Amino acid sequence: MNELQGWLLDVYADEKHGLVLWIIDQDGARRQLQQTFPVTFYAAGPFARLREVWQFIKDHPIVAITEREQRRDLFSGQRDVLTIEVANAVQQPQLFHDVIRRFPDLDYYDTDIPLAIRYAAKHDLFPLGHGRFLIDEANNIRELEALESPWQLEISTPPLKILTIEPDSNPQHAPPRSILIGSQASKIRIPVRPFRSLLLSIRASLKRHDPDLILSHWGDTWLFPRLLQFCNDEGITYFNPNRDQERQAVQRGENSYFTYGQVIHRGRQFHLFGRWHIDRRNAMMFSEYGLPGVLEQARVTGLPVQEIARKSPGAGVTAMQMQTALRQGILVPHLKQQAEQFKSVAELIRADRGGLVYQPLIGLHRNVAEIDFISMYPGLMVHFNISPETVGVQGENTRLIPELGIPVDQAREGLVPATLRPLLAKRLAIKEQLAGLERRDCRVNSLKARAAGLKWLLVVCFGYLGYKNARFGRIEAHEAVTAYSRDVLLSAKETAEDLGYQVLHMYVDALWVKHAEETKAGGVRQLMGEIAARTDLPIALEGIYRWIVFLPSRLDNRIPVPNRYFGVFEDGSLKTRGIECNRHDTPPFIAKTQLRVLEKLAALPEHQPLRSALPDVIGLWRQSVADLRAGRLPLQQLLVTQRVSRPSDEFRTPSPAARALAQLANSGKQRHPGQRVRFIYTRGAPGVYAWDLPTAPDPTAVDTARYLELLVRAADTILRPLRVKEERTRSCLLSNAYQQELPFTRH
DNA sequence: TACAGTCGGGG
DNA sequence: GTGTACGACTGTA
Repeated sequence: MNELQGWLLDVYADEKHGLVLWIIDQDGARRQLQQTFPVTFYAAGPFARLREVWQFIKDHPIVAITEREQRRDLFSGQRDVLTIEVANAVQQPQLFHDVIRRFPDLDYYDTDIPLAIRYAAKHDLFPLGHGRFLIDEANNIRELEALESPWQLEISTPPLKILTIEPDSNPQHAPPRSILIGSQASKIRIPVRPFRSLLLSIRASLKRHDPDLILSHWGDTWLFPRLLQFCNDEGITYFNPNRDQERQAVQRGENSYFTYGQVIHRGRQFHLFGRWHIDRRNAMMFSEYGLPGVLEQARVTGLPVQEIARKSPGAGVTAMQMQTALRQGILVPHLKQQAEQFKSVAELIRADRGGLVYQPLIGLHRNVAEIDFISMYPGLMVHFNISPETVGVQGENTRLIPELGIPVDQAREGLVPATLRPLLAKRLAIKEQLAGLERRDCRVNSLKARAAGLKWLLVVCFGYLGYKNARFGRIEAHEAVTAYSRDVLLSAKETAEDLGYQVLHMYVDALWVKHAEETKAGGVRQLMGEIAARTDLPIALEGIYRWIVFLPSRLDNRIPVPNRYFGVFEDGSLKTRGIECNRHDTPPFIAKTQLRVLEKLAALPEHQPLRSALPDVIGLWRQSVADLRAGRLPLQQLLVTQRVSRPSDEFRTPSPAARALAQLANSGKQRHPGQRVRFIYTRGAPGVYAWDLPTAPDPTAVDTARYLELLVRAADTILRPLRVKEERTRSCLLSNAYQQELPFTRH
């Protein structure tokens, strides 16, 4: 027997060993351990049918132990179930597949829980967690003990070895010529051709550095598939990028899926065993919170690093709920693959009422404070015990949901609040720690990334409550949250008005207020204290704006739109929402000019009227107009980027993006739903030129008039609130005679 | 004018 | 292996 301590890198099932664990031990050695880990799932239904299942399993070649038990279903309470325990975890999916095919009429539970989640729930050991292991001579784990909790703030950090791999171009656009391979110690550049020597170089790098993580650009979609294809074609067997040399890397196919109201495309994936591979270009959230955020999510969700890196945070939330359920002995229902179904009219009307959206007071306001509720929706779920199994349940101790009058059972903490409580607490603790650090402290970046990783888990958990395909979702719980949020925001509004503030705007979890006399930090603190006391929810001061503009609708300038605004905080920093520079389909030069204009306005001395900057501002726009007309702008600056929602042949109207997509398809460049197309507007038919076509667009074909119109619109967004009419803006920007008749005087 | 298609936002 | 629903806006016919 041998004792060792170390960090968990990875867990997976194996035909031979049952469960395989990779750890970094106290001496920095990477070790492969094994463990016996039987896995259980459940069937429920009429007694006679369960008896048939029992008989079926007895005769099945996969070894399993069955037992009759009572377990708790979250919604229907105690149920009689048939417990099926599979000796080797790797065989569980196969056995379940055979059982459900033979007995499709029964209810099943705990059928599709990721192995790492089962492991975390059973042993409290999670990816990157520190533990103590007692092992025998054959590296079998006999005993183990977790030495840290995913919820502690200070984390023990394993000494990870990282190898970065980066081609010199995006393979989707141009074939890379060389690859940069980097480690802590060195950086080397290797030519892509000849391919065999590239393969040998990568193999040598892997041998020399033995990385825990290969962090690549386009490793999923380009490099590794190419390398493997080459090995296949040439009959090469000596290349295996896994640390577990008995395993072959797993490839998963590309897919498109619907989320966040849009279609996302995910390229094929390339997963390794014993070490991780993350393709940062195929891990859609990577740019949001980076490696520290991904690792933080792996810790708290229990999902393997390679999985959580590529998945949406929704998968992480589900994993956390599964862990809670496993720990509390609650059955996890099998997820039926149900097609997206249409909502009934009744459902539509009911679901219609979301978060509170107020009509802002259009125009320019000075000295405005913005107060935000921190993680409001998750906070409400925890505070009011909102969970699918507590909403609508009348018990000894219930609370009524405002407006809806539906009871919420308070007798025991719900599954969703129980899952979120530590997550919320940890994010708040990290934010508190951040507030106490100097801006240049070396811990700041990683703490921020970790907080962002946690934030995204919290953000999506609300959506999951109302999601039909979620395990623990229920529309009434979803509505309860929005009902409470409206109530809380209205109560904050009353509080503000009681203290002499005018409420200019409210939006879901934020309110903008202005004091009748003067909005001052001290007064706002007092207001916040009062709001916090009345609502018992955490709030934060987003900032005090020197000035802020709430924009009207472009189609009717009497109608305010709730989420189009821009403003400048006291420290001179900008905040903009919903305007051209925020949109991903705005050509870069237009977005840049608009931002530069806003920075010019932000730089004005505190009490100077914004109109005094008009000559400078018009000058900036005119410069942009002149650059465009003279053809001085690089064509990249004119690119419009849009995400397409469907294949080329399914477009019913030939929108610019659809025409660009068709051009690409004609030249053999496939774009899938969820991928982006880039194009420039050109004169005449077809009006666009796709950027990634084999030949570069003709610079003289640029549809200058169209870009000028886009510029005028972006200028109008900023200038209209400064009392410059759109026609005036157009003539100021486009007229050659402008210099002679300066319309705005300098002060 | 109706319809089709994309974007934002959370933070 | 995938939050929702919706309004604003633009471009096409």
